Amino acid sequence: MSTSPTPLSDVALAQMLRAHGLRATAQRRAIYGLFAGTENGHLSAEEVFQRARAELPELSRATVYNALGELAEAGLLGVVEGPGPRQFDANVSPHHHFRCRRCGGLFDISPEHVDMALREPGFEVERAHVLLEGLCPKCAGGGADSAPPRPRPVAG
Amino acid sequence: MSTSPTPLSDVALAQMLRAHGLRATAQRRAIYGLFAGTENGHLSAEEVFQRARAELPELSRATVYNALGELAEAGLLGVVEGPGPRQFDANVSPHHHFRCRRCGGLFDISPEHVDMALREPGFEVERAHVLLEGLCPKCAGGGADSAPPRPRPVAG
DNA sequence: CTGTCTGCAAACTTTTTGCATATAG
DNA sequence: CTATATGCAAAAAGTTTGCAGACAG
Repeated sequence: MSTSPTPLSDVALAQMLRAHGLRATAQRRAIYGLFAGTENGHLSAEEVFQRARAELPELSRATVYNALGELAEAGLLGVVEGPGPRQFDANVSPHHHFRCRRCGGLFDISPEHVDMALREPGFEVERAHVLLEGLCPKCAGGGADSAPPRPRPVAG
Repeated sequence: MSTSPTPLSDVALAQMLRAHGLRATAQRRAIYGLFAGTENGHLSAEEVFQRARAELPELSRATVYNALGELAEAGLLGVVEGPGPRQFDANVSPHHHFRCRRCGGLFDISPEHVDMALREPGFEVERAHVLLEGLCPKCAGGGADSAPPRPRPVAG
């Protein structure tokens, strides 16, 4: 539950990376290692940069952004979008988040506990943002989008 | 893209604004009028700026950002956070969104249709992001006084 | 009148990009 | 050895801020 330092060896990290089609560079190992050590933790790019630089003083922000983007694309990290900087999440399993508007804290909410969070006196849920991502009927390829719910396209 | 399918009179706009504690300036009327004209539409600050400037060439971005923030805070506009620029939404009633990763389109999904969107062959939902906002147990201040505003990365 | 709002421009934060060099495989 | 990744620095996006003057109420 809490931050259980999951010591993942450099070799193991390298294997993870390669298994997902990424070269196992020192930078990527260090960056991904940060998340392996905070299994439920959320880190912004800047936080990753600061922490990883302790190990790799040469590390640049560009590399951090590149690496995080690649790790996310490879499915090794999740991304939490919202107000403020993007947060990267070691927890890749499907789950939700609760952000406290007062302290700014970001909490993991397991799907089974969403209802609980919505009811539990401890958490005062004021708003719920649900964003689905995928392909719309037009882009999904077919033209066979018989009766889409009632969505209205906007961007281009 | 049509102009203003649902033209709301300047007077009506002014009333809306004042009813929500905002001064009815020409800028705010123009900005909010854009949304009244695209009832289900989503506009970014930049889009608002571009369109509103057609009416008010003097309009500045700062004013647009200020006005949008105030309108959102007043409950006249919703905010959709996600990848890319913040989107403002004239639809204030509780609903969800679907973003197409290919065309970038943002679709409204009414709560009753979420399940449908998740199943409908037209929409290929790949990921669902749920972000709850409110007060965490510590900040909800059940008993002891508030903790200092200290960002808490994680909790479970 | 008075306090709020606006415009301007600059600062700020977060993220991306171009290119020469370094390094994994 | 070759394609990919890195570092650097600068730029691009997106948003916020300070202040003098304008305007709503």
